[in-house]
Amino acid sequence: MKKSKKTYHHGNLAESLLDAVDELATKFGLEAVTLRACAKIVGVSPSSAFRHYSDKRALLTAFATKAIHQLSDSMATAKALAIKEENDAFTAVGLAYIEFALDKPAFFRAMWREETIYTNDENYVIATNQLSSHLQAGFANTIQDDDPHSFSPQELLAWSSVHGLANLFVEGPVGIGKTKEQKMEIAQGMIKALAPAFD
Amino acid sequence: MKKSKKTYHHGNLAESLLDAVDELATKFGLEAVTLRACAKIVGVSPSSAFRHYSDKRALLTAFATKAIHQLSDSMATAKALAIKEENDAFTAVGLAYIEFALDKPAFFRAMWREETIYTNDENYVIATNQLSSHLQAGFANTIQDDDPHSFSPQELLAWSSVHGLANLFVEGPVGIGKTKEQKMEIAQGMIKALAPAFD
DNA sequence: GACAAATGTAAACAGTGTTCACATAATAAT
DNA sequence: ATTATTATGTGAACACTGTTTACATTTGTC
Repeated sequence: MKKSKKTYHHGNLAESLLDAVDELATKFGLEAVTLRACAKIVGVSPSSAFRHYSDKRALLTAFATKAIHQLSDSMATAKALAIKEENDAFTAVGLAYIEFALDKPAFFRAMWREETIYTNDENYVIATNQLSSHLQAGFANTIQDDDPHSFSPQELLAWSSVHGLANLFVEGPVGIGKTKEQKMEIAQGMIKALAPAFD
Repeated sequence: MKKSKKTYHHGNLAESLLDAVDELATKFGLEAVTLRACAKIVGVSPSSAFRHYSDKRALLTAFATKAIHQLSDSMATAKALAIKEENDAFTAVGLAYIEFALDKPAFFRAMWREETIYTNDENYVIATNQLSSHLQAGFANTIQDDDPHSFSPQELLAWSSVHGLANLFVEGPVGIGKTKEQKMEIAQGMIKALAPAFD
């Protein structure tokens, strides 16, 4: 994985910097992610980062985009599994959403940061659209090719509640001192309570 | 409000610094809040802030606490009004929650920042407990004096959905380009869709 | 009035994002 | 093969950040 040969040109600095963000965010939290620390991890001078990202914000945007894709993938496989086992698709997708937040809190935080991300970035927008469509796809009777920004009240309720609980777990006061398993049970309870709204 | 007399001792620096945070957060966003900028606004040297707050984080914690109390107040008055007019209390409280986030996005963001706040701070904890009990109080049949950390699935669903939509509005991709009124209509739709879950 | 406690200050420190002139390597053109 | 061109990495600097420390000033107490 690591290019140990010390070539002057790194090869794929852009990717490696993202890995460094990953490492720092995972180990020490999002606020510990610093351009200089990333450069040091990669073994490169601080200024070189600017050849690949115009900004720290651009780097974080790329990282957030990657994180959203990871979340999308988790949801997609959760949905596929649920369908195969004939379980409720939305429950599976929702739980995957929340589980991702619990497993990778720094990643989840990084995704939703208006002020530290370029929310107009093309790839970021694409990623969020894809994510929301995965959530809508939890509903069997959803028309797929609509405007991705239009949600039915029910679809928005689904996303909001799952997103809200994930946030309350990660940034808020809910579930403090509880294990991951307990939190997932709480999540399951909430989603179950949501069912009557989808009939 | 302002002490124009240039006394060596400011009088109530702690409060004034909070006002400065307010001003900067409102005008330029949370990330623009800097200790030195706050000190400059108040007309005091940067180091003086440390006589009243051990940390920047402590200052932000105090600010978050204040913001939560503001939100609590909004919710309380919204509930009182709804009861007087015989409207649904939860709808009123939920809409107040979301409206606060839309009106004061920087405040709302500041409340939920695990990494920039001392979430164990006594006053902060008290404030969040009070806030959650206000949300629970949206339900007529809620036992008041319980452990504040225990929610019924329905109560948690209520908080999560409202909190989630507020977050998606403020930090996420929902409602981009829409007016506040349109967003509030969307919120109303979501809350209405939630009703079947509360029977 | 003397003394102690509280509060504000100036100067310094390490660390941050960012820029810019420069160095080096990879690639294209001749 | 030897250039010229472009891409990529560097070192030194800049202004700015949070924070500490020794010191200054004010306020309150005996």
